[in-house]
Amino acid sequence: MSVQTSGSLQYENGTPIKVDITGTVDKGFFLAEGEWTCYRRNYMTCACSYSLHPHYPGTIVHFIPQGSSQPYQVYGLYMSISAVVADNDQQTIELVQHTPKRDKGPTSKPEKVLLLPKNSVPSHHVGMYNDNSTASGARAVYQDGYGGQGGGQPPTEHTFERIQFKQATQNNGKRRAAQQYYHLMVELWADLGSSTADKFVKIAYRKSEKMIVRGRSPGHYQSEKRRSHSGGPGGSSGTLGSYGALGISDFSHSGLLGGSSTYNGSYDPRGSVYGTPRSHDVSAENTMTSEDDKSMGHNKSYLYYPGSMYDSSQSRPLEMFASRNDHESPPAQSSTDTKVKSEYDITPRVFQPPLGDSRRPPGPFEAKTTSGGYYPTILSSPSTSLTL
DNA sequence: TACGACACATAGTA
DNA sequence: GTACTATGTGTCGT
Repeated sequence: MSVQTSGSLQYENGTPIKVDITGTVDKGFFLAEGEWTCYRRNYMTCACSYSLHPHYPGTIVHFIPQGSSQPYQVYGLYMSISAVVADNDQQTIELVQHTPKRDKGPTSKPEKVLLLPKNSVPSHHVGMYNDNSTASGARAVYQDGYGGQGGGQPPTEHTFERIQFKQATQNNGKRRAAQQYYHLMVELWADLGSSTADKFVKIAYRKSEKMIVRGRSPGHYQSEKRRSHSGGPGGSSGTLGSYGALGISDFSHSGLLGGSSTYNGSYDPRGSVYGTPRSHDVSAENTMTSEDDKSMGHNKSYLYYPGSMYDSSQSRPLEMFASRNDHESPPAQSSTDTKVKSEYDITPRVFQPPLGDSRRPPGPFEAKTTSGGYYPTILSSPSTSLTL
């Protein structure tokens, strides 16, 4: 799915702006029977960013609502995530964000986070813990485009961590009843200041592929999968990601993204995974390893995606959100699924190549794609990520 | 059946 | 090795 807009953006001089939204779900999802699935109780992380084309830093941006000709100055662009029922966009599903304390700590809803366009300045990902902080925190003025604030420039990407769906999709596991699906949405909001009743107006969003949110423990579904095989050891990596099936990743392209189709095999990787609980040993996992991780610098590593930079390397994110290109072709998977998946369970956390600015090609995805060889890499990594 | 709360297990880190 | 933290998951009650 591509980016949907509810109006248009343009520079002061009238130059129209095309917005690209990128979202990547780094963990929590896996392909089960060909469908993107996650557990309501497990955490997922979603990294999002956007880019403007053309990008003229320092130029005032105006937003013109659909069906109107009245331009409003944009003081800042914010991003947030939400979820909706697949066949009913009006029905939203609440997302909750936990602190590391989980039940003991407060929960909140993912809030809007001020971001600069990816093609503006490089930045790092931020976000980790703050559960809300970022959100309204500093509202910087963006008038000029962005930025403005001296030292503390807003980041160009934000990762929402420890996100869970408030409720599961209906009819999970009931093979006969119609399975309900959700879509994750990455939204881009414009801060129009006081010129409108609502200071924030949603100007664009990108939806992920449809997904199933299971409400019960993995063990409950294990039995269902018959097809599966034994469980191989999959190894999920504990914290990181669990289920990410690598396989998925590949699929992902096709799968989530747009490609639908083709996917054949899939099952829950978990089968394996669960079989053997997290063992990291599994494969080599590693590729990413240490270095990468560390390099990441952030404490919690998850957010950093060095890979991208280096592109090839790392993994491919799962692109749940569609993008237009599918980069690579779907990897083949087929029979091997099983194994593959297992291996893949571990996918890298990397995912989104950082789209850093530099590489910010037109489309968000290409970059990542670069990795021609990601496949291998993927294997190693621990979690999966889906890109939007 | 799904959800919330509690509790335990495991991996990673200090 | 030990303690602590973060997270996945099992279980129970509703």
